[in-house]
Amino acid sequence: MNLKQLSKILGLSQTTVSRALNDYPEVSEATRARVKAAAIQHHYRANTRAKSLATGRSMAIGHVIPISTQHEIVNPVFADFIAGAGEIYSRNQHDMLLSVVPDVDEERTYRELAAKASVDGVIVHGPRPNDPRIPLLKSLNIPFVVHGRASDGDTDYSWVDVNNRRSFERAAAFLFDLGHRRLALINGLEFMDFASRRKEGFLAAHMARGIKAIPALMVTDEMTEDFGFQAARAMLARPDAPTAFMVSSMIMAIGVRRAISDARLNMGRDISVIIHDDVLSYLPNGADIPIFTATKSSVHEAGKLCAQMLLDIIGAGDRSPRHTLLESELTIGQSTGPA
Amino acid sequence: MNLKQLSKILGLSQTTVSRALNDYPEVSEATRARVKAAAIQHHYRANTRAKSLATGRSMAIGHVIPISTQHEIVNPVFADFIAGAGEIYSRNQHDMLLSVVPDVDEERTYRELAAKASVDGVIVHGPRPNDPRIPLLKSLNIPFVVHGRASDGDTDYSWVDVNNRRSFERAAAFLFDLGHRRLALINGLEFMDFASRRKEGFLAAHMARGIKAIPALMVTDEMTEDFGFQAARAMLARPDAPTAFMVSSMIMAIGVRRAISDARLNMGRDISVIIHDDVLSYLPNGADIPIFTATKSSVHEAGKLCAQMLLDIIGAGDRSPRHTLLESELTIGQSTGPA
DNA sequence: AATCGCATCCAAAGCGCTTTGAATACCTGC
DNA sequence: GCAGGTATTCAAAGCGCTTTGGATGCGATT
Repeated sequence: MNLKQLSKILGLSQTTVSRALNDYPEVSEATRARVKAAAIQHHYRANTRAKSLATGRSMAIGHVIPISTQHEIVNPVFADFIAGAGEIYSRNQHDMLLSVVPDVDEERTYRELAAKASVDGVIVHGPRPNDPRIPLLKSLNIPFVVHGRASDGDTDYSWVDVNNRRSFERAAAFLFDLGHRRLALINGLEFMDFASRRKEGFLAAHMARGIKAIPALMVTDEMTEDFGFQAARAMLARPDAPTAFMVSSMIMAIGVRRAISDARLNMGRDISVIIHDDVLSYLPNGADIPIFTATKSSVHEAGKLCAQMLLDIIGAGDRSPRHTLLESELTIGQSTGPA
Repeated sequence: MNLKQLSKILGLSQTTVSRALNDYPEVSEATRARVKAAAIQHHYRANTRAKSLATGRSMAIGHVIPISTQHEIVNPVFADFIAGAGEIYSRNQHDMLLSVVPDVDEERTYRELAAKASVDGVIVHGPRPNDPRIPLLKSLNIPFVVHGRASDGDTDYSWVDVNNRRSFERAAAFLFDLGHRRLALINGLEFMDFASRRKEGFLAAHMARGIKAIPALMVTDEMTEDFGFQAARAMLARPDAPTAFMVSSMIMAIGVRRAISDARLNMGRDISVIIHDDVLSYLPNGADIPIFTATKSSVHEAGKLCAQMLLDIIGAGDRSPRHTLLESELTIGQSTGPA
């Protein structure tokens, strides 16, 4: 069922039918109603390809998911982010186009998306400092929103980010207030922007109190349960073992908790843990009372915000950059206590 | 840069340029080389929309991700599956179209995908017994592959699945061989096909040995860490506490492990655990020696297989159903031992 | 009665590509 | 020197939609 057939059935021109369906004013209400009824009755739905060819808009947003050739990890945060963004897209009749590509091909992928005109805009995931994708997308003149920031002094662009620095600064200060002095930081890969900002916050809190951070207690790697476990175990075995851990993700924290309980210590009493909680739907932080004290910021929400911002930018036609900086919530759970 | 411009630059007709780029034989090698060089030089890439309008093929595969209105959980397995499938798509110049929709709108979404002709085929996620999506897709006459099965006796369709029943049957038998007699099953929601098959396998193993399964030791719910913890804790407190747990996912198993260690028991010595491991990239089962004894089957691989199967079906034009039944590997880790 | 304005509707062009059907040039072999 | 075949190229139609630039009809205005 296409426009031509439908208009023939109705005894109207394609023009009129198209206008009726797209709510143009130059068609009488009577015929509009008639047309819309017929469209529903015959399950008519405009062919996306033809429509976007004619309008020049594809009504689709691209997400490029780079698969790292070195560390083959799919970001666990990804699913919830996508779910959030996707909700917004479908509510606004947009499609989501996912490209999973080896990270070395990423630039080519963006160029192709632009050249093939298959999307109206893109979301950039996992920015790094001075991320080359940003100038690239600017030069391609394609609307985009970055989830996170690329700590790139000069250029301006749209982003949605959590105040990672402040989160970790506050969390560290909270631990200091509880009397802790030897804090450990179990962080993600620090060439990722969010991780480097968290470290900054961690260090800034030390600085503010005149406390020296202990290099051996700051580690960084892929955020797996096993890394959390190994790192925490090694640290707990040291003579200057930390009295509190700050952990960049729930999954790593699960490993940390395992190391703590293996060491026959009691989390929350003998040793404190604060995590960053992305509020992943399949990893809730306890049912009613949070298990972990956490700096909490929903990545699902971030997905929604990114998507909405991008749609707004595209809709406005105005490319001036927008920013949303989310503050995380510091929620007290059972994993922290006085030193 | 479009075909018209490019062909003007080259002094050739659009026909010839198109044919040269698409490797049609009726164009001389000399001009083909010249055309291809110019295409690269001018960053020419055929407009997807125009191309698919002309060819009738969209070169895109749809994935409909239903967001349940009741249990708002994004399947954690999803990210890895998508990554696997996406790899295949991009290798075959296909796009992946994701629709995240409330589950009540799912039918409408499929109808739209078909009517708007925006995809050449779809992957069906998370089938339920007698899943209505299958007859729907058949009636819409759109190629599809199901990840999992819908235990639907009569209709035949293409699927890729793990032998869930056999996996759990073998795992239970393995535990019986170790001398265990009271097995617990901590399962996902049993209206999901995979979960109900696992239960079948669990029960079949009991039947084969003439051992009675204990109803109180079989629970089913959303697969979260917390559910694993609560369920295991409650069971361990019983007079007829199990000596071994079978757990349907790594995440729940982490909760089970926590309950075990809270009870001051030693996993692998005092109590055994076998999990099903989907080999999620961000939840590896230990580094070298597996932590958990597991029935292992990579969901990333399943994603690749589904994608490849669907592309094959589309390419072949032959709609006769294909099936791939994967056997899981039973890998022995440190979480099991004699009763 | 001629003119204007407005509300409705329509034919046809165009979006950027593929593909059909034909034209042209260049070799053969006789 | 010419029919016949092959290799190479092209003009134009068509995919299903939107949109431009009229047409048409009709009541209101002069």
